[in-house]
Amino acid sequence: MRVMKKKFIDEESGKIIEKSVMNAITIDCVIFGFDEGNLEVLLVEHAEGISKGKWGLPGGWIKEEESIDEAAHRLLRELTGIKDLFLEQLKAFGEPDRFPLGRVITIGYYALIKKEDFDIKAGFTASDAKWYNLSEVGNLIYDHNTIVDYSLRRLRNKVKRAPIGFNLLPEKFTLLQLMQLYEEILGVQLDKPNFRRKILKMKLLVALDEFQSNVSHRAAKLYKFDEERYQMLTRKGFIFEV
Amino acid sequence: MRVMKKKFIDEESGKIIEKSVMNAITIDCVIFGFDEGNLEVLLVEHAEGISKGKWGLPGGWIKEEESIDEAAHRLLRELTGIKDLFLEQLKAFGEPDRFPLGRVITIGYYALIKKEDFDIKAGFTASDAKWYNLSEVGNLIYDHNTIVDYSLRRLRNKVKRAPIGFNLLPEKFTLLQLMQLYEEILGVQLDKPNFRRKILKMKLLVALDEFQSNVSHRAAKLYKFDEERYQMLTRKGFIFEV
DNA sequence: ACACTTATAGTTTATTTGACTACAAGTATA
DNA sequence: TATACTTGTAGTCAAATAAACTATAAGTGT
Repeated sequence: MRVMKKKFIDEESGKIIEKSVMNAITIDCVIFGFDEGNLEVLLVEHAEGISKGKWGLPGGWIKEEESIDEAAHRLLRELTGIKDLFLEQLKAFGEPDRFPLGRVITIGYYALIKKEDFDIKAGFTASDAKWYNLSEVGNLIYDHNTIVDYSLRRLRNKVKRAPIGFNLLPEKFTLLQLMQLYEEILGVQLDKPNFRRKILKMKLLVALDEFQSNVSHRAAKLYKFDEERYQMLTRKGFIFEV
Repeated sequence: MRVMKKKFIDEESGKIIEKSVMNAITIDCVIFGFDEGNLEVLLVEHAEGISKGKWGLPGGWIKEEESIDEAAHRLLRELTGIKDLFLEQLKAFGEPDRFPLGRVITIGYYALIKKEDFDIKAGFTASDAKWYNLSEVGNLIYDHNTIVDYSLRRLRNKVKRAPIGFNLLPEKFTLLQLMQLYEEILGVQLDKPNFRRKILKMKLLVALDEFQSNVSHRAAKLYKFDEERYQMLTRKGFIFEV
């Protein structure tokens, strides 16, 4: 986290003072990935400053001329190289003592990415970045554990009512993969036949003429999500619900 | 909206300059009320500055030592005199041009109040404050229409999945009042017998031994919401849903 | 040929939802 | 006093949905 020095005129004494001033607003982002049935978050190790060596959420500053959403997109692009992903604001976090060196309010975001698209090396400056299984996230810097907890609650709510889970899966996926994604995120067990029927009835998936390969059992059919169809159905009043 | 003058040392030239500096973060709050079957918002008329005479959301600055939530509570207390109300953050709004005199990010909140508790005169400084029927909200200052729209979407979602509607009703209410509240917020028509059964089955309401008075028809039984019971049921896995 | 795993289809029952009917209990007024 | 009118409250019934379960198909590996 960068600290900026600025010169001020003290309003009481009229003297010139130099203060360590925070750029008072930052962005922090919870990036979710899904790998082999596990929900993961991408954390970065801070290279310098008071939080050196500790892990936390990737984040940064908002530039004068960009909107908050644009700033979040830019930060994610700088870190992951991905331009197009699911990204949504959580809310602002602003406990007065959340940041030890001054009053900084942070705006939390969460993103869902397909790990296949992801290349950590693209323009990344922190000393390290790693995927953590959600259950293995330890103590993070500042209030980042709070932000992760909040993002998980939001994800659980949202994934039931909007077809955003697909952002965590490869372009082509099996129905079992999709079901396991829901099981993992929601922390429940689902019934295969029932889940199939429910999802297919929505007509949001396109059945491809392709099948899994290199599996030691009957290969499952591959599907992909039809975004256009979802938009069309939504306009007609369809409401996604798992 | 207050603009603050501050003296700076220009980092390039070294000269003392005076700039109109925004406190870069504000709070704006959408206050919902419910009156005779109508959903309303409380708007204030700005008394001075560039937005003089125009209507907008009540808002203000965050103090150095308070959290964002505390600031929102304080602002609402200053305006309405109410200490205890439903208040929840929406999100941060930060388009670069949302505020004409500089870069200001605002954190939106929405509140639900019982109009019976409300006394507009308590410590209020703006030239005027008025309840507006939601359909009669005209062009507001800055991006306040965006914030109102967003708050309404949030309210509609939330009211279905959490028992927050009661915050808009008097302590004691009839089932029809409750139903009309849902009809108004969700913009749908509901069936009286079915709504009754659904709500009563949840066991969240306490039937009182009191009835409506001064009505020109059969007086309906009064009920009140049992917050404790809701907490208890929630711990046992109950999920509120209308 | 057989065991094993996962995919996929179908059945059955309980629960919920939505639409509707009926009647009760008050007030207003003819 | 009778009647109309309004709202409250109880109950019925068919359709839709959800949950639990059974059965079989289609592959791989031994």
